[in-house]
Amino acid sequence: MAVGRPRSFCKDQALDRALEVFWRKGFEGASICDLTEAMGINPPSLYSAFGNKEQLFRQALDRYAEVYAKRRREILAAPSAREAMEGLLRDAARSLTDKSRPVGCLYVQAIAGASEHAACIREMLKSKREDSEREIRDRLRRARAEGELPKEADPAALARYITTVAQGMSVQAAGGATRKELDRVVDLALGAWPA
Amino acid sequence: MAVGRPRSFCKDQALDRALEVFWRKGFEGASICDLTEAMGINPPSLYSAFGNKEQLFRQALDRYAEVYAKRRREILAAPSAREAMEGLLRDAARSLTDKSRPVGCLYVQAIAGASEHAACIREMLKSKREDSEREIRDRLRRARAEGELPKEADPAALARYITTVAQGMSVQAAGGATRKELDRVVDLALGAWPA
DNA sequence: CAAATAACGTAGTGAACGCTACATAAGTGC
DNA sequence: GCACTTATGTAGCGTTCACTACGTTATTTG
Repeated sequence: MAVGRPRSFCKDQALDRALEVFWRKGFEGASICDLTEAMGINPPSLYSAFGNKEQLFRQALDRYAEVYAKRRREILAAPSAREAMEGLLRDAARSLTDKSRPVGCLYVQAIAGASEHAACIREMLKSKREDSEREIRDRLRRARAEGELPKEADPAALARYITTVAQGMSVQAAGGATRKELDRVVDLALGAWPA
Repeated sequence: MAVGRPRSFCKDQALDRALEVFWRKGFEGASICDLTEAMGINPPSLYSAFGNKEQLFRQALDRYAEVYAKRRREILAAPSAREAMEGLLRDAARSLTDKSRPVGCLYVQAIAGASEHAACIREMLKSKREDSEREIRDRLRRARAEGELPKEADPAALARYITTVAQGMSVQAAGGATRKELDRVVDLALGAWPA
């Protein structure tokens, strides 16, 4: 065991609590006081375990991304791209309105005040949104190569379209849209599908 | 003329400057110092002319909404609903990426940290987004009544879909998407149209 | 020219922010 | 047991926040 006084809280659990606060209030909207209270620790413990507020956010974001990316990959593994895209949007309609968690997508909601002072936070979020769009694009490229999509289909544009709809759904969810309403949006969004 | 020392700045122009700051930085991200600097006045002048930060934001938002609603109504007056919807999204692709103004839509971008402390700001923005969605819905209801849209079309869902795409486009624009890229999204989004 | 009125610039206010110094407590290694 | 290491709680650091008290200046009214 490591030398010195042992940590009296579970780091993973504390990070989950911090994630929830950032998700609900955004980066700048979440104060250290909000965070320490939710995490059940005092400021020095937070700083010694996670560095500072920005580094804590980055770790919480990575944790969120890990969970989110895992589910995305499972859905993208569907036999057809059409099913994969519908799966992504249906899952978004469900998870964005899940009452047991903050509404909306962290990637969109956390863009808090986002003054120049938080520019690197915006960059982190943008990078995560791009990761997601890239994976969708790759799946669509494969579908075109396999003949599911016509040769003239544009995987990059289609991926951007799906991503755009999902991001819009996050704004809608934050504004109070229900899962049923978002599912109707998904119906219409998929009506545009080339196949 | 009113008695007393006359105001040494143009209130409308100062409000425009404040709007630009809020648009770029969000409500909480815009400090009074940022605002007074951009407006070319000192804090006491701001408070005496506009009340406080929240009231200033409300007035700036109303000004933005006025301009935005006027253009929306012009576009919705197009002969067909199909043309109106395409017009809305094409105009969004253009204005969201207009380099002479902050990127994105104020209704989406200004949702600053949005802690409970700024709840009424969120409500203001949500209300404006709903105004827009309602007008689109009304136009689509008319189109259905006039026979342009089939009887089984759902104007409320279609309006929500168009709004969702536009809001997603705002997130995309804030992340650096170009007008051309957004126009490709519009192409795909309109492929879903019932007619 | 007063008196009244209202905006002005200076220079702050108290509160909340992110963050940390410091003494103490709780473990390990010898 | 004793030195060493690391986490903890208290208490407070300097900075920035939204906002304002106050004396001054510019204008209208009579």
